[in-house]
Amino acid sequence: MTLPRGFYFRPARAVARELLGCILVSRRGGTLTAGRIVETEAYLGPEDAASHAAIRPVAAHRLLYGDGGRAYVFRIYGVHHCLNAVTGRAGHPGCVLIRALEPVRGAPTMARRRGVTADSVLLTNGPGKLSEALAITLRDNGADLAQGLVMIGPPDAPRRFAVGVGPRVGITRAASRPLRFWIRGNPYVSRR
DNA sequence: TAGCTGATTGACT
DNA sequence: GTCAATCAGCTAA
Repeated sequence: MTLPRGFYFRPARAVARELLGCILVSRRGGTLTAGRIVETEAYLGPEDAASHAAIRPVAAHRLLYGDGGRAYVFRIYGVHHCLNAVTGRAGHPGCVLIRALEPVRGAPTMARRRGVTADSVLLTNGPGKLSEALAITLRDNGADLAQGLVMIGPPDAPRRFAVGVGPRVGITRAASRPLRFWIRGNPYVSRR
């Protein structure tokens, strides 16, 4: 059970907000690991100076300018991976960065990969951390999020939470736009 | 070919 | 609070 591709065929801001509460599933590494999405950031097209559609045109074009519903994975600072969901129809670039998860399946496996205890928020409270916990790498770049080893499914419970909205974290351009969304009060949301 | 930058994290003062 | 690790992909030449 995964989200239909049509879910992603909308502006990044709307997808980012509705991705909260959805379940990210990975079967990389032979073990099922999954987490509830508790924090996202929207990145728009070339008019958004922080978007890779603007600052990494050649590398990101093919994915970001294509149809939504695929994974866009990149390496940052040479050490960590960041997982995005591409949004919008072909010709309408945008993506949503998955910034934090609350583990729901395979926490012991995540703990082994991360080197922390299974009940620690350090498991998945950041984009680089959740990628390591779910064994997501550049191999998953371009993967179809509706089928395959890395997928996103609908919420496993009604959305009964307050959504926080604020500026995006850790970027150097267009840093003040309120395009970051999170589940209020969830301990796995990354602070800063 | 060489040099630079970064949507992060963790260790340290 | 500061700072280094480490590399894909860009830019300049």
